[in-house]
Amino acid sequence: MSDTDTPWLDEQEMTLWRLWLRVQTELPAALGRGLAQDSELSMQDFETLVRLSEAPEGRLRISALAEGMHWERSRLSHHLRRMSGRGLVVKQDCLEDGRGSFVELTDAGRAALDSAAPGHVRIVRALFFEGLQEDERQALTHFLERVLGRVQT
Amino acid sequence: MSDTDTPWLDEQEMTLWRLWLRVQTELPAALGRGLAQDSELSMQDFETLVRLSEAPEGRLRISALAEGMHWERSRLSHHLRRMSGRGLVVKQDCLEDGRGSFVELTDAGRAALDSAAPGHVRIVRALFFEGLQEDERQALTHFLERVLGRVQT
DNA sequence: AGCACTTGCTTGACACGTCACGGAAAACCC
DNA sequence: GGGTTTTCCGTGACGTGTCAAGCAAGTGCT
Repeated sequence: MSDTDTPWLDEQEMTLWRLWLRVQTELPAALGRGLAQDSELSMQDFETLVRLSEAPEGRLRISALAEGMHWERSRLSHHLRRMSGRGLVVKQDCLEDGRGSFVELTDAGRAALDSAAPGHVRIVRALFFEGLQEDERQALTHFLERVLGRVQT
Repeated sequence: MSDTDTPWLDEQEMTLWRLWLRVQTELPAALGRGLAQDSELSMQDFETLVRLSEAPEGRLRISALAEGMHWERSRLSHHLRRMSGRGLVVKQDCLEDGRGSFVELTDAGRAALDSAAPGHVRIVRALFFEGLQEDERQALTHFLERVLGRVQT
């Protein structure tokens, strides 16, 4: 395909694209700051704790957790080591499969999640959902699904 | 404000929110892979080179570049050191202000940008803009502006 | 001139993510 | 059962981002 088939972005497209890139960096930063104010948790910690809290008995196989979060295993492994060091989770050997491990929410982990969740939801609502109309929500969902579908390798 | 004032996300909101988080991680990853295939450049390198190429004579004061990119100075400083090590840019002392420095695009930097740009635009179009209607573009722009306005501390 | 303050940029320490690799246990196949 | 392959997870090295601190040069006040 020659370059002439793909013209550079016009002014409006460029505006949207840079806006997207900007929101994509600033929103997580703002959420992270909000979360850090009342909880010692990062977005990644929070997401991990949410997934565990949704699981039966607050525990999951590491590979299942990694798949659910769409994380690489090594990333999760590093992260769990750090979270484990802070007492938010514990690792347990898996009896049925000698290779495998479980991660389980500790009481401290559940407490941290419970105390951080309301504030986090509040800020997500305030920054992202506030004023979002039903038709906008649908359109945005549709757009993101389209993009995600094309991104999947 | 009590917790009852901010209900947890309902099912549709949660779908949208997780979709947003997911696209926000996968799209940059896909763009990065595409860029790396034909250029040795990261998204950050690319963005930096674009900014410099748009400046008169391909050079900018470091603080001006940092402000334009909305980067912290230390981040840019680290990044320029690495890019400079790869020969993509060079730093020059500023004569009018002994504290200041200029960064300038090298021939290699401009060549890398020129060779990477068409493919990058193509993939941005293919993944993000493809099939985006005019009214969708406006709605999305409007939404992102709203979010960004609220994120600004 | 002298002194504090500000500005422009760098540096070092640390947290995080990716990649390539490794070991151990299970599964498969003959 | 023995050997190969696959799966589960951890580790080390490296690039990158943030934060706090620092240095050097300009600015302003007296």
